Amino acid sequence: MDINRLTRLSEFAWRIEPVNGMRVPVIIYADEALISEMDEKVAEQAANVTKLPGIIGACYAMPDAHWGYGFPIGGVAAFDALQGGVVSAGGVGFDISCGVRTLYTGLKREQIEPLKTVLADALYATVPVGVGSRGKIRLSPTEMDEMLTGGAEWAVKQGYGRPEDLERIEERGRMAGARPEAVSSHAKERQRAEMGTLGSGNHYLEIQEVSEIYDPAIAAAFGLAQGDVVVTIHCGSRGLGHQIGTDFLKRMQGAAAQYGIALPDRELACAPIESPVGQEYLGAMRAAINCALANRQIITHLTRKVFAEILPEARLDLLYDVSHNTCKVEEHLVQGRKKLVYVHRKGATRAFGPGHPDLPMVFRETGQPVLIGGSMGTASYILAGTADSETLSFASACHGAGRAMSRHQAVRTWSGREVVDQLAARGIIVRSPSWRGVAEEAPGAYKDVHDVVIAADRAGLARLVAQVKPIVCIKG
DNA sequence: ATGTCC
Repeated sequence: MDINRLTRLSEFAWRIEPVNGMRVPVIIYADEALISEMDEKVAEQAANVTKLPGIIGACYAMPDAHWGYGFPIGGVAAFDALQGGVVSAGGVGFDISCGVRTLYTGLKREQIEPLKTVLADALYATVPVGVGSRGKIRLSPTEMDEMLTGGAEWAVKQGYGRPEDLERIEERGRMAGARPEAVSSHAKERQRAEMGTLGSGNHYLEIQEVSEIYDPAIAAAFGLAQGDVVVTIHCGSRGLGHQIGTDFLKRMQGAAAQYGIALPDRELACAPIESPVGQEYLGAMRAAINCALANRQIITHLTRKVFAEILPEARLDLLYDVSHNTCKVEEHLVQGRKKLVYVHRKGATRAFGPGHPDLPMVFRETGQPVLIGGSMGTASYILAGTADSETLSFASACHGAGRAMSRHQAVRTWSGREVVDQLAARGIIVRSPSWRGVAEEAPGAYKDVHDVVIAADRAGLARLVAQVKPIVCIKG
């Protein structure tokens, strides 16, 4: 990105002034190196978003932003329904409610080390992974609707997990306002056999070690110490969310024309929040959020079953579960006054700070855990929400390492086998059904997530708490 | 991300 076009606000914040039909500015959080590497299309796409009706404040780009379908990935935009604000399927993304959950094992690295191959094989045999992977669960139409309304709460009632898990899940495990009847039968059919499956791409299940502590006080409050072993699950709403995205992108193209919304890019298809299509999308998207929460809950249950057989002393209590692809109605300060706005976070993690009333008591003083998944074989990070993020970014932070290289280029550069061998030489065990998938996800194909979280911390979006490094990686 | 193109 050409930094000469930007106004520098601070060492970690940049601004594009509103010109040529932009209703509000664009604010990008990054250091000079990250913003120089950032694709020009991030600025272009974020500027396009600011031209949509009812946008509030600014369109924000996180330090890991890269170009996406319509909206940049790593983009945040909030809209006011009372000012003709819109909701956009491209502003949420195809993998609705993709997110990360981390579990404590209560074990140290030394206890895992002799059993890591056994654990890797058992997890790989138990958790279905890969494109089109199917689980053992088959949902009837009635059960599907109950799952889409109940989320992780439904999953726990079915025996997949513990009631105490729910408090440590965004929305306490159940997104209100879901409308299963707004989800196409095609989307439901695609999901029928996909509950409890990991999917592909950058999704993973990892056994990780806490390798660095940056904020001892918050780490202690989160129950994390150097050498602790945790399990992290990164996945989303599988075929259902993808189909909802596809269905509504098409319907929103019609709606935008019908309501006379001038689209700077046809990929920014959207509908007024208060229109029938807008309301149906919100209902369907919330159903997909519940699908993702239930999915991560079932994978948690499968993970616990594996540990119960191999390392029964492992606790596998939940630290937290948070999404990075959603549109949520939230109260935010707008020009000094509290207001309900529709916050799109696409590749941006919700990051509520200390005292936020939606957080469980256990995180009221620290702010919520902000879970940032790294690329395969590299580190992931645990941050904490800050009080500042409210005014900086509608309480949002980054979500992970963006790609530095296309999938095609990665496959030409590495073979899956050599990537697995190189990671094995570093003590990291990878299990995947796809050599090609592993090559596409090679660590070298991604930007360094460390630079991203440092920038997020310095910009004030979230506070860096701990680094975790993989021991075992189950990869789609 | 995705029954990696209806």
